Amino acid sequence: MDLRTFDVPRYLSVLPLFNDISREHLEALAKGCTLRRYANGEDVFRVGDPCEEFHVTVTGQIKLFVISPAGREKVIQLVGPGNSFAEALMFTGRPYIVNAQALVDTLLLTVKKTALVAQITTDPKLAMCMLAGISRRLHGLVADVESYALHSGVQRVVGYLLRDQAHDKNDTTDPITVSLPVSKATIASRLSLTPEYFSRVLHELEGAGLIEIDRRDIRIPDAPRLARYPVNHA
Amino acid sequence: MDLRTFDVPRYLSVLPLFNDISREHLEALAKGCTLRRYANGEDVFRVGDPCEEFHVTVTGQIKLFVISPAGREKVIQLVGPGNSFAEALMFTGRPYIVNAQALVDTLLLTVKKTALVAQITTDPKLAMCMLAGISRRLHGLVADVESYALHSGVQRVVGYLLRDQAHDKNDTTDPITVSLPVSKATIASRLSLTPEYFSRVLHELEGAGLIEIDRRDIRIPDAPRLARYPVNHA
DNA sequence: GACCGTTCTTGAGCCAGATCAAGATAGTCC
DNA sequence: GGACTATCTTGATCTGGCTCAAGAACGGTC
Repeated sequence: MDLRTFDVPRYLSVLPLFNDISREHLEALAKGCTLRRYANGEDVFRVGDPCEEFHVTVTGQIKLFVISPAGREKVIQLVGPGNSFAEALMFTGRPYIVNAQALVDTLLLTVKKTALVAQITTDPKLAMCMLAGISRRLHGLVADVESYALHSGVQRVVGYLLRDQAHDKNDTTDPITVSLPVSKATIASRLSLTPEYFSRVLHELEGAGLIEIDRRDIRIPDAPRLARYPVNHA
Repeated sequence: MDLRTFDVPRYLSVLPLFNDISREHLEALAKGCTLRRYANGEDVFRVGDPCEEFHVTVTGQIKLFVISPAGREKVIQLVGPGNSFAEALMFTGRPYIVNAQALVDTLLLTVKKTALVAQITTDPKLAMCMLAGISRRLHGLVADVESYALHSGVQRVVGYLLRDQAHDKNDTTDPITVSLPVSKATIASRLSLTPEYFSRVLHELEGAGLIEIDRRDIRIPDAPRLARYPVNHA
């Protein structure tokens, strides 16, 4: 991807966050954006850094995480292509409260706070978009809290594997394949499990004939049956 | 409190959420507000109800919680006087994803979505206030996730008891008293502990001379020492 | 004061999931 | 191919916090 010819306004327009914003406003917003490549393992920001912008993952994967005093790491969120992060924190006016690191070579679009605020004051629709976007994020965190508190490890793993599947009752039973975007240890941390236990759970599911594991590809022959499994074992 | 003479715009103006909004806008907003008393135990809303407003606890206590398929309850948040809830959910345009219930006799100020959206479109400052408010909420949830994942039960209890204390190093060692706003079982759920274990932790802290328990009043003779305790036992 | 429902405490046992410690597997680089 | 490193798996053991079950300490209410 050539950073010089990248059409920022067009890219912004396809983001869920900005899907109802006029080309005109997006072009103004694009003037406050920068595009930058981060190498595998490179930090985007650390806890305590001042927060004057938010970010969109264009390609690659970003890991948001915290470190306990004891040095243990907890992954709060994994941010893949087309998703943004740190919008909420930007609006609090405080320094970053999580760390962000590229897990692979990653292209980030960074939007300056000043540019965004300027546009918000001239376009109420943009304000509504940002409110909706941050609210969706908050919704996701509530779901996480609920999941940690009320679901077992097995249930959280199954939930993760099926997170993109619409759970209609008339769901097709066509086999699907989920590709883990990052290492199993990272996903385990995202789910608040140890890597060892995550591995055990996956192999327990494989033993029950519910999934087939091939490196980072998980084949799910019958998603509804997998979804039912933890219920029978609650 | 007389519901007829309650000065809604004045009340709104002292909320953190609206502290920078002109009297004029608040008076317009107040037209979309209703004030209502909820009896102890009464539901404000349930999961799945359509969400067309958000709420401010004027007096009393509101419990936000979810119920697992197995019937177990998890308290997501306790909302006391001067704090709002469900703003974020309102902006997603989806039905409620948590339940809200009054834990004591409670007075709620309810703000209609249509009224708020109308004001946001005429006052960008209000949009910024709402963004900041929701972002603070999200910040709190991130702290919760961090806490559940990285802190032990004892650490979460200590953190709860000291949550209002500024943790300066030159903190006074004056004794402070924390009054639990609701039953111990409810607070235990908020901290993702069982009531039994929460009780044990409190009495362990008492045994160590760090707190004194008198019904729902917890006396803390030396807050910094209490804050240090879990570290020595990590 | 005696009764009763609620909240809280205490005891004993148990288990999901963590920890510690080896191995196994698979890239990758020479 | 062989050596290295990172990732993943597997086994054995341990424990923080949960469960189940029983009391104790409140308020209320009559």
